[in-house]
Amino acid sequence: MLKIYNSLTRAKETFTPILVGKVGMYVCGMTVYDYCHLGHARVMVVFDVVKRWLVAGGFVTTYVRNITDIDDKIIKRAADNNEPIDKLTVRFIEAMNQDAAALGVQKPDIEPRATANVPQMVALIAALIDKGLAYQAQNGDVYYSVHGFPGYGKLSGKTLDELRAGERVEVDVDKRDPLDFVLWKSAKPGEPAWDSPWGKGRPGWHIECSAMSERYLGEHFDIHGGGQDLQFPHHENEIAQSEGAHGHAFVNYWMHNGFVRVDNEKMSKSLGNFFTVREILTKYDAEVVRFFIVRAHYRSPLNYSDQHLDDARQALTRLYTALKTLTVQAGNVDWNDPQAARFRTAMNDDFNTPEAIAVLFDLANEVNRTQSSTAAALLKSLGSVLGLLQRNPEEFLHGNLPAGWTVARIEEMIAARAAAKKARNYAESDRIRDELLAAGIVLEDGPAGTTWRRK
RNA sequence: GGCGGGGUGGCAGAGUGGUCAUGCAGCGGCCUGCAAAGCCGUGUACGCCGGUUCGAUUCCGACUCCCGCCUCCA
Repeated sequence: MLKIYNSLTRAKETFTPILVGKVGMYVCGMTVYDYCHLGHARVMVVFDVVKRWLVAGGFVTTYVRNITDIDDKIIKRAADNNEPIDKLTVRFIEAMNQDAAALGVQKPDIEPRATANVPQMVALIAALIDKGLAYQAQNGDVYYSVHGFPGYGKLSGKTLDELRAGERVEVDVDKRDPLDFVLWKSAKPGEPAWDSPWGKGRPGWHIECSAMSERYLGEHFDIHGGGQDLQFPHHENEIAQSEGAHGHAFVNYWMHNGFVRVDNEKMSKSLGNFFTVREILTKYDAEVVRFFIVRAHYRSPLNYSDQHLDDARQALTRLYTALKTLTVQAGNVDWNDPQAARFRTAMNDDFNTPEAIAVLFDLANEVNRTQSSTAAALLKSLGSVLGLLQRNPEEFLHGNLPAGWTVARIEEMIAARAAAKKARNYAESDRIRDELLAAGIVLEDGPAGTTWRRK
């Protein structure tokens, strides 16, 4: 039985979908004005694992992850680059798709773009105005009126008074309440604009997700995810919009993943301490990065450093090494197997991937001890649930060769070393091994001869 | 200031009221020409102070430190 920690109630709850056997899941995706950094990668990987586990559990899951392709930052970046907005967004959507694919992230079922859903947003705003929950201000912008929604603050655990007491709430003369947030921004010269009953303009950020989730999953759906930083105000505002407009529950389970940190500080664009995915992938195998993310629980902070990535690479190497000598395929899992059952229990406990990975290591140990192909197949099958271990072990272990090295050259040297060994010229055989080691290539002598791997 | 989440062995990172997390690194052994890999073994870990309990890292309270949100951010 799957339990999910629900940010709304701050408790683990037994997961019960609205419709038997079917799950709707919406995750806030990227604003596409720059490359993905590791924080974005974490969201994608975390909810990729959630989706995989729901599917493994027999749920027919519709996973929607949106793309915000109209926004202040996009407009500004396009202007700075002197680049058309749609060219900029297409460029970064492609980059995001490449990064996601490298990390083994499966495509969401639906990836709606904000600019393709503006009529839905306009309709939702109109409904809010009808209900007296939104108003057009002097400056032409349409705002949501937070005091009209009694549940405001229930997700973030804040009250309107507490929020107003916060020192950093900006005073804006056009708003009736400083906490009111914009639903529709009236057009400024040179900016993209859509027609609406309130004049030409463009949607605010929060309304996008309310409109797109409704279009693809309905007014009431099961799981809504995103980074912890979106809990307030973004998700709070989504609740206010959707529940305000429809008068009933919006989302049953709110899931928020923890931050990626650098030097114990949140990795973010505003702090400028971020590492892009593509930057990291020049130094580390993408599966190592995925393993690094999955090895921590999704709600915990994740500290990024080269040392931790090195550690992750060593650990993943151990798993692939266990699979090296046996050729097995991932297949259906026999959940009655004790290790599989342990894995399932861990995953059902709010997606406890660190515990699930511990099972993988225990299986690797069993494979190393017994050469059991059953254990190896289970290792590979359970790995696939986490999006790991699906490559040919040799491909992973050989990795990218250092500059100037080829497989042929390495094999030549191994042959030369074997000849030296046969002649009991150990000085020479050790010299060859050291030369390879210096290049980052490790030799391992086994019963079936010498194999090699990247250090 | 308000609200929320944390402090676990050298590092990373789960978890539990009373035998094991797991991985990396270390140490000893087996194996090996020597290594590597693998296997076996190994380390007075649970921020501080009280309380509850036969027994607390795990429950309760105080303290302290860290992080996040309250403004765009995954």
